[in-house]
Amino acid sequence: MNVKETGLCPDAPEKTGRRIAGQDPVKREQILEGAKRVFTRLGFDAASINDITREANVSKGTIYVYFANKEDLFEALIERERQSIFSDKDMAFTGDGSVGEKLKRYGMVLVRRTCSKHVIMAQRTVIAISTRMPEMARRFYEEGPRKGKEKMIAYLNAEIEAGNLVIDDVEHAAYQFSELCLAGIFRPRIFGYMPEPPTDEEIERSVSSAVGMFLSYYGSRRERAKET
Amino acid sequence: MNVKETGLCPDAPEKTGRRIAGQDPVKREQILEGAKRVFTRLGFDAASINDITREANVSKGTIYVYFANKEDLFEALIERERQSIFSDKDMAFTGDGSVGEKLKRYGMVLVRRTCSKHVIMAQRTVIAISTRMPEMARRFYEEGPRKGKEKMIAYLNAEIEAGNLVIDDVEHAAYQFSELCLAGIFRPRIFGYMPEPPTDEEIERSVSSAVGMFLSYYGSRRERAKET
Amino acid sequence: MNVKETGLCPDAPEKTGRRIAGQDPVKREQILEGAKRVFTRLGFDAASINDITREANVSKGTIYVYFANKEDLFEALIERERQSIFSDKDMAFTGDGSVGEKLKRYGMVLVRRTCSKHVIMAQRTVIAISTRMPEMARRFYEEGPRKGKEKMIAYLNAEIEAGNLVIDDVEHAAYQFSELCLAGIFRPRIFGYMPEPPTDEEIERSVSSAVGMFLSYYGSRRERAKET
Amino acid sequence: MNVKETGLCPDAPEKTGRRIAGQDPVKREQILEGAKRVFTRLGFDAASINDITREANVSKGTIYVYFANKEDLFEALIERERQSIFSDKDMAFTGDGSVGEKLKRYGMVLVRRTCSKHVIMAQRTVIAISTRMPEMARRFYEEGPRKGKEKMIAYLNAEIEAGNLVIDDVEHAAYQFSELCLAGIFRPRIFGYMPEPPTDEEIERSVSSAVGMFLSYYGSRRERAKET
DNA sequence: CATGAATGAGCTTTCATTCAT
DNA sequence: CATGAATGAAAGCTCATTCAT
Repeated sequence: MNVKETGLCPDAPEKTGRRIAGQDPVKREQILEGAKRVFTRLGFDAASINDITREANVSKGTIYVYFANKEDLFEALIERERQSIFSDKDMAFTGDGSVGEKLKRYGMVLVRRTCSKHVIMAQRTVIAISTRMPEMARRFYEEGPRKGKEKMIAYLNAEIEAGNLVIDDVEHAAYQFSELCLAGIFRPRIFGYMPEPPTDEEIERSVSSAVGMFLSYYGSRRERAKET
Repeated sequence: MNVKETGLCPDAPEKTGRRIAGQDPVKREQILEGAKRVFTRLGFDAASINDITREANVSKGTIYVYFANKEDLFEALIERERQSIFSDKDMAFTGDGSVGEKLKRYGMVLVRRTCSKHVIMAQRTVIAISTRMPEMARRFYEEGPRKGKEKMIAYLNAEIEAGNLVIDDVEHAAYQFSELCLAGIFRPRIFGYMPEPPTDEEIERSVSSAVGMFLSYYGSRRERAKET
Repeated sequence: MNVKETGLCPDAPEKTGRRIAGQDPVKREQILEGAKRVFTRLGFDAASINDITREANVSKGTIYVYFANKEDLFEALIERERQSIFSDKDMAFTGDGSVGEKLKRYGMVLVRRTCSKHVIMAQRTVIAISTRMPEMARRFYEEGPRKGKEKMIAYLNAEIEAGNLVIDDVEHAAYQFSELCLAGIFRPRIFGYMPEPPTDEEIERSVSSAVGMFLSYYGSRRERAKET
Repeated sequence: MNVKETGLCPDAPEKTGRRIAGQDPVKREQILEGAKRVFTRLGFDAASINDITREANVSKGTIYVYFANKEDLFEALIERERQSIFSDKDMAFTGDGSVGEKLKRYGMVLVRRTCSKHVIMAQRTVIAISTRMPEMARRFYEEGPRKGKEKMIAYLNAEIEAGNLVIDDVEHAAYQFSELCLAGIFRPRIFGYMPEPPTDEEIERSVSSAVGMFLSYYGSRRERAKET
């Protein structure tokens, strides 16, 4: 009797049900790209759907085909950004070199990434919305910076095992290393006091100092000897 | 019935004459108090002038007598908050104790203050608005956290003079100490991943570790000996 | 897989040729069925083409092949409903029995039908739209309730001829009988004050009283005598 | 400490609390007048706030100061209309005359009023919305037509007491009389089949017939004798 | 000066309709 | 013919700002 069994959604994500993906991933990407530009330029509230419409070159209706509402679009964007920002690809501790060299390579990437124009913008918008969308901000941190630390913890444990480091609270040590690398950079950046990303030299100086400090405290006698 | 404590008018205005625009500091304070509650609760965009009106118990027109517009009110508020948050009163390095003890006292206050509910909220709103009002955010950081470091720099220089510390880049060292103290606390707090302020024990642990690390790197041989 | 029962095409179209616009009565029916469910549930304005699309299991484009626009679809639906609601099939005055018995049978069907859930809904939607689409509403009444009265008028005339009734204005008498049957039911129903259709007992009570009143006034002396 | 104790609403009905009356009853009236014109011309859905804005000569914001939303405005309007339409003032059974004369006076007013242009429009909009706002429609009927019948029931009881009428189910009889009066008028009117209100002669004819029929059935022997 | 009613631009969101596939 | 993604006008509603009192 029934003609088709598919209840495929016309036009839009079901109001009641869960999202049914807008069919064209290219268009979806196009919207997200536009939204990214607008949201990072203006922040959540100041960005209007019309702005995004213009920037993404799609009609207003189309946006609402792919995303249930402004918040939903924002969430999807932040999710995507989080994944692209905190992908592990170049944060590995592979390759040759001493502990210090490895830490330095890691620190350089960490600072360069975390304080880049785009990532600072992303973090600002997330922080801005965190009071109204706490779960989203929480997820952003947990799945982003938080999880980024796991790899370092694993590495530190390996070096402890190898007798190169002596660390009591490994997790906290990982935090300490990150913050040392970002010292004098991250906070000025996020508040806009440092309008441009740090140069590689600036980063190098900060990271070198961080490595030195870190190893001077956590390096085993053997390792400290090597450093000097 | 009448609201104003007319005696508070500065420069002895004639009792019968009109008051000059925005000259009643009590009313101004009243507005800023309400604005503070609303802005820190909701952020700049989500806060409406009506909310502030309600919270401050003044009429809409009155707000526009004292402040040109919403942004202006916000700026004035942030300025006031900055001053109250980063006042030096309890960030001094006075009193007895070793270098470590002094640093610890300083670090404890720094973390407790910077990560308190209200201050986190304030920082979020500033970061949120920093793209649209860069000068304001810049000023907030410069006159706030930035300047807060001056006192520490002075102190570090004194200890260097006294032969207790050996530091190359004093300013960066000051940053490093702050970030070490805040490691694992500030960023989780600002992103809402850590919803409640840290307990004093948590702060103590972090600051102690920071002090240890700092002195292990920057302490003169003499000083390091004392620590151990 | 293929949906259409191609054998149903009228006028034997070539099997390979294209069908002429709006010529597949099965699809048309399918659309009208869906539209009926949606329009009667929500009314004209609150019903969206998408709702109908979903309910009828056809695409949006298809609807616009068979109907010029939403109003056109609605009109077609109302036309169809009018015909099905006011078809004479069971409103006849055939069969045995006295005048009173025949009137009662007629009245019962009239009330049951006019106050059923679906018919009330249909009438509401027509009344709702009558200001914007007056011609449609007019036609609905004229070809529906109005014409439904013809049969009764014919019957009344027959009874007058037979000397059983004495009626001056037959048309008005027909109206009077209908309204008497519906007294205390139709208006409460259409306004939603009586949310459920009347039970058969309720209908019976009302219709009996109507018949009594009608005959007491219009019955010939002979007929009135029989009633008592 | 607190400056004013009044939490008087700025701008608008509290979002969370109950309505605080827009201060200026004249403006409120002005809005309702405009809304009445627009709603009765177009119905609830087709009427836009902008239309009302134009018709009432107030700004959009002002409407939302006095009414929480479109539905709320509509409800207020219907409530007002109900009260003005069904006010008892001229529906009394006072004055001289026989039962028949009194019934006739009542019936004339009833029909004239119920089938007037404006009242038909009002009833249409209420019926139109009854599915989506059932409580409102219910109230409209209950406090309007329903309650309007109370007075008649009281009158009928008085006449029964006086031995002029013999009625079993007084409530139903009241309904019957109303519907008889409206026979051939109300339904054609509400469906727009009769575009203009009935003339007084038409009303007179219908009501006279209704009175005749009513008394012929419910009149005591004595009363029936008088009629003839 | 203080007030708060009034304003209207601008917001997010919906939906009838079109049209390339 | 059937499809459903895309459109954009128009909807309801909010809120910073003004101004007569």
